[in-house]
Amino acid sequence: MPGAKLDEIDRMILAELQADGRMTNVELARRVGISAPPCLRRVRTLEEQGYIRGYHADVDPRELGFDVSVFVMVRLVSQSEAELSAFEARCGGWPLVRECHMLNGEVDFILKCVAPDLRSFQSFLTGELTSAPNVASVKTSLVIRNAKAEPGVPFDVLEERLARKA
Amino acid sequence: MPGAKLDEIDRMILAELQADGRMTNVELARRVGISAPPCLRRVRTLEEQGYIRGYHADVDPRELGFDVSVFVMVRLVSQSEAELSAFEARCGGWPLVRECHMLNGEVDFILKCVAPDLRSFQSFLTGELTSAPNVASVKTSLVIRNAKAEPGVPFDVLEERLARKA
DNA sequence: CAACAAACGCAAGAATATTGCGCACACGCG
DNA sequence: CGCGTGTGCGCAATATTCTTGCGTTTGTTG
Repeated sequence: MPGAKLDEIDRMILAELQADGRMTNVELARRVGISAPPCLRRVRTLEEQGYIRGYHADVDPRELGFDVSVFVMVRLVSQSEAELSAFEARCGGWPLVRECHMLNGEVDFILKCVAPDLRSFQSFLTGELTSAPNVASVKTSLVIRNAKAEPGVPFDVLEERLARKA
Repeated sequence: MPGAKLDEIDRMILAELQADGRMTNVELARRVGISAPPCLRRVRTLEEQGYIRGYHADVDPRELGFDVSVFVMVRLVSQSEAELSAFEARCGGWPLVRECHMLNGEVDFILKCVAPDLRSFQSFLTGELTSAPNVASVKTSLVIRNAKAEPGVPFDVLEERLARKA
């Protein structure tokens, strides 16, 4: 079902919308070199087929008083599927946990957390995370600053990738 | 300059646009309970004051053939500001590196990378990253799956935060 | 209590989104 | 070769939305 391939124009559309998700369809059509109606139809198709999962405003956490970002490495006692899912579900219920990735290797999960300040983060850490069932150990790293944050896909490398597949 | 405070409506606007960045201004106005023109004016103000940094389509990497996500922990030889900046700049030039965060603690940087497959990631790893100047050690962790990925701000905790501040 | 500033809603004009339709090109089969 | 057939484009028309100007309300300050 997601097997429909993308042509050059589709990839341009994705790149443009990834860069500016609120771009007008007229402007988008102009940039990719076709008229507005087929452009909009392509966008709708890309959405339906799952290439575009949604659109989001990029809200600055600092402006809202979330001055602290932390990466948290979590090890569990048991790695059974039931326990893994249980931990993921618990993460889903914690607002301060913004991302939860299951990893291979020594660490089972890495979490990306935000908090208004260190105090409230540590309160969350000791009161919720480390005291949760099945959590064996937790290691945290404060984010000092971030030099790059481009969610999404590096369209720069798509051509060579597609070429290699052919 | 970014000192203007937000009222209840502003926070609702941010929450709505964070959830759906392509929402119509008419629909947005309806949801927050005001008419369209002042709603649009508020959005513009939020954009100008930096609360909203931009809008982005959420493009699924897997659909485009980027099946591999990896977290990379990097230690440098020298942590002088010049060297830190140099490494950040280098990350900016690597398309496969999507995020680059400077951390405290043992590890200097954590990178979030994507790649079409393991082979091309390892080629990047050995050919670019570990062979870059000043890189002391690199530790990687494959992402098995991710249970949560909500970039942005947890509006759930904003009320208590603001209350505490008052 | 009057003057003022900030923010709202209404209304009108401009721009955009959305749908229907006809046409051109490419492909496959008789 | 010639003829369906499917895919995708552009044009045109309508619906919806965006955007601006303006009068009014509300809350504040002197």
